[in-house]
Amino acid sequence: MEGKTVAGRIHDLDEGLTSAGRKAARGLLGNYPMLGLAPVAEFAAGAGVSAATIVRFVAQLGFKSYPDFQRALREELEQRSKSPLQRGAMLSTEPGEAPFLATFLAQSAQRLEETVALISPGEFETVCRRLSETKRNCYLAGGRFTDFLAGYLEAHLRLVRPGIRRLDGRPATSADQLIDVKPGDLAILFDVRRYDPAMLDVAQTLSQRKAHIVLITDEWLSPIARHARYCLPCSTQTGRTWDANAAILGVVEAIIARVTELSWETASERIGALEGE
Amino acid sequence: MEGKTVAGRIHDLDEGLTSAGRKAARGLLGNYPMLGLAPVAEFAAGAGVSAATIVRFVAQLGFKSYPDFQRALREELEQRSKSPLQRGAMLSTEPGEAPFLATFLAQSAQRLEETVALISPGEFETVCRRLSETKRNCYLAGGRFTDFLAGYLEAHLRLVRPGIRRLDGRPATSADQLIDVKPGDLAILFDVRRYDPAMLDVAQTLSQRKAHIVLITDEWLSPIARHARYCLPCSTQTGRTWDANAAILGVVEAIIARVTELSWETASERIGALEGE
DNA sequence: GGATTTGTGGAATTACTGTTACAGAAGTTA
DNA sequence: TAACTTCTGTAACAGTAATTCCACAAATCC
Repeated sequence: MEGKTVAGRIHDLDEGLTSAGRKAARGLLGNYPMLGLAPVAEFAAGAGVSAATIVRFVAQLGFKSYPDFQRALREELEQRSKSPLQRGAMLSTEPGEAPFLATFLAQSAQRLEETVALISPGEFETVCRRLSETKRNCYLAGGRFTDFLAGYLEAHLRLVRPGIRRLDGRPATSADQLIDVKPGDLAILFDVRRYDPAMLDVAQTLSQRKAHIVLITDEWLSPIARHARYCLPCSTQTGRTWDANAAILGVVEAIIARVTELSWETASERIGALEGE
Repeated sequence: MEGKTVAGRIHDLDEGLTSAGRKAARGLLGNYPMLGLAPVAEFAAGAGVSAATIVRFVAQLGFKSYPDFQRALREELEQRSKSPLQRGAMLSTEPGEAPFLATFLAQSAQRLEETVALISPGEFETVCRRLSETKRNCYLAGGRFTDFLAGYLEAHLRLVRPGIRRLDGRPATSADQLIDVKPGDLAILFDVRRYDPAMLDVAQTLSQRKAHIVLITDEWLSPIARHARYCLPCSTQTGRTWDANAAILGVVEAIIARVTELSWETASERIGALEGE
């Protein structure tokens, strides 16, 4: 009873908590453990519940009073300051069972790390540099489940630079969207397993028009790879019904971050102007 | 005056302190900042002086009351706990040829792992169970940068179960989309920082209609949390221009995977039928 | 060495915080 | 839908902590 951290106790209760109790728990875990060191009223306000609920919450945690609970937090903090453990260490769950979410997210994290090995740093950097040159237009397209990624990337790139075009919808084959493509233009295509034939058509057309294709795909590589100048493969395999695209989003966000950095001069103005609205 | 840390202020005073004042200072710096978070009496005992001296000491430091002093300590602590991420973000930008992608993806992976601590396993399971009950309708909506997450979730849930409705676009306030909402219906809302006022309106309307709101948000919790029955906070902070949503997608994919599992009986048929086409 | 100023701790006071009781709302079950 | 149970917030209450006051001690200055 005494050896457990407060965060550990919260995880133990888990289902035993009521709706408002969870809000309290979330608030505390959200900025741990500072909120718990504040007076009850402040804790309550920060968690969006009443003071009474906070008191009941700490009682459920097994403390006989709120000051008692705070003492535990302080001692815990003292403990930690002696060894350079991080915030995460205090919050980590016990290895007792294998909760679905924890397992799944751990696998997601692993895929992220595998992806590091799959992508050449130089190639990534080159793609980002190309993206921050605003002379050329840049076209984006995705397939059935990856179209959202194209949309996400588009939304951000639009804020950073001009000349972004999105190829929309199913009849992507329709060549009228590609009619303005000039040699040397950039095209970012997303294609993952159950590779989309329509996407391959688009790639072929782009290739004919001498566009430079950036392919973002899974570890088995879409057939588009043959036409791609740059290729960024991501780890997606899950062994379940659906493959997972979180690692791809990670790479997309890395691209956004890097391109924003590289073209900060112009980007900062655009962002200011567009966000201000 | 406001920007300085408490430790810094002590150092500034230094000579100006009286004999007993020094004891207080030494005590506090001895196990900083925990002793300052304790009640005055405890601080006094720990430093070997009287309570009155402690009060005078914090007054000399420039605080107008002891609680005020404690607030400063808490904020300082909060500041410090957030800095490692930001420091990491800053470091990676410095050396020209540093492995930007590797650093960024490692941070993404870390956010994924932090998210595990933020979400209660029981709550996650409950949400998934509710989603696999097909009696109720389920509504989805997202804000500016999170709408694509709603779309991604929608696309998969549609394959798994009927009764999925997406609230689209900007004028989401338009109540006609919500007119059919019945008490007990489920609504999954995405809202991250730069919280969307329109989304809050939607949440309020849904709340009035007794819908059960599942909120997927960042670690600072959208104001919608007040109306939400279930809340799944994700780690998104990057210290850069844009926050990162890969962890949110990770959670979304976990939901998809779990719901698919739970309702495999009916889901497998639907997937077969719809995918075959 | 006595008078004066300054620092300190103990006790009274005050303000505020944590606690509890109660009433209303929400959820659950028949 | 209605009765019952559980939960939650409001508000009054009680307890404790912070603050102030005062007497005493220490150091400093005539």
